[in-house]
Amino acid sequence: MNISEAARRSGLSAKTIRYYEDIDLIAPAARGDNGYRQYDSKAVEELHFLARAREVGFDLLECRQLLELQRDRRRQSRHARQLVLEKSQQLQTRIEQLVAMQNVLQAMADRCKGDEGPECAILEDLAGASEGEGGV
Amino acid sequence: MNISEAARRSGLSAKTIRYYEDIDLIAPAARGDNGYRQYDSKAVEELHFLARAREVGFDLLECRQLLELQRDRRRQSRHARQLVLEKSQQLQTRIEQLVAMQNVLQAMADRCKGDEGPECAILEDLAGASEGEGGV
DNA sequence: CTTGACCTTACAGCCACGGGAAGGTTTACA
DNA sequence: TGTAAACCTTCCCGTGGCTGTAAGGTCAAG
Repeated sequence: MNISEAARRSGLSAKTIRYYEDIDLIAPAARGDNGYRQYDSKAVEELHFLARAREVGFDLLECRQLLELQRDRRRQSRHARQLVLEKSQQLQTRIEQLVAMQNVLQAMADRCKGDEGPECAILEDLAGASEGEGGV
Repeated sequence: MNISEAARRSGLSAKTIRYYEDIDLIAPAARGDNGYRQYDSKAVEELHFLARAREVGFDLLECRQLLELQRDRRRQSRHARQLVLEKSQQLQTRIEQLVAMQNVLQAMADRCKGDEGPECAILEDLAGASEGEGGV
């Protein structure tokens, strides 16, 4: 099948598939007489694997490692598990950061009247408060 | 004061301050006889404002809008509030995405033995499951 | 025979900077 | 006075993970 069909089936874009080939994440695709890339179901499976790994937050370097494990018959599942737990921890950290940011935003919004006037707790907060300035 | 002192006081890096000037986010700094950028406390306040806005998740386009409001005496606080609420909503969406990803990772890790053997629920999940394949 | 949907490569751009080169200035100290 | 370190300047490249666009070749339908 051609690249757009492989894209449709794998969940990646054709652009992305070419890019993955470019950076040697996947092996160069076979080519037809016309020079078009050809994909079989095995290739599509690998692409789909990558799409899934990206969806759950792995970057391309980690995808490379996961793909190596996937290809290695003598792999040890603890390596995959390690990658997953590390990624989970990274997500946890990031989530906590975002929640903290959101809490600050909510606190700002709560204190701002949000009317037609210029007085604005949000802008005052952004201007002044870094810590210890505007306590209760 | 020179740029590194302004950086220290504002919480931005000198690089970032120059970059903000480059993209016209802030006005070009005054220059001393030697060509060095000079900052007064008013300029530092604006830099600090930007640092705070970035910390809570605003991108540079939004920072531009916030800065306009901050400079405008006839602003309406509802505009700032609107920006904050939109950003909060964006963070909420992103947080939910990350939590969903993390749940998937945790579910994978829970089902993987993580031992010396090659059998690995994680790699099977990444390879196969997209939806409806691996039910209860 | 043309139209449109594919495919190819190659290069630019996105965001928000950071790194580093190559050079000028200032400051501290021997 | 010399010099070394610590500043400062501009400039351009690299990051991640793509997407967009240009300029062309190919293929299937009518």
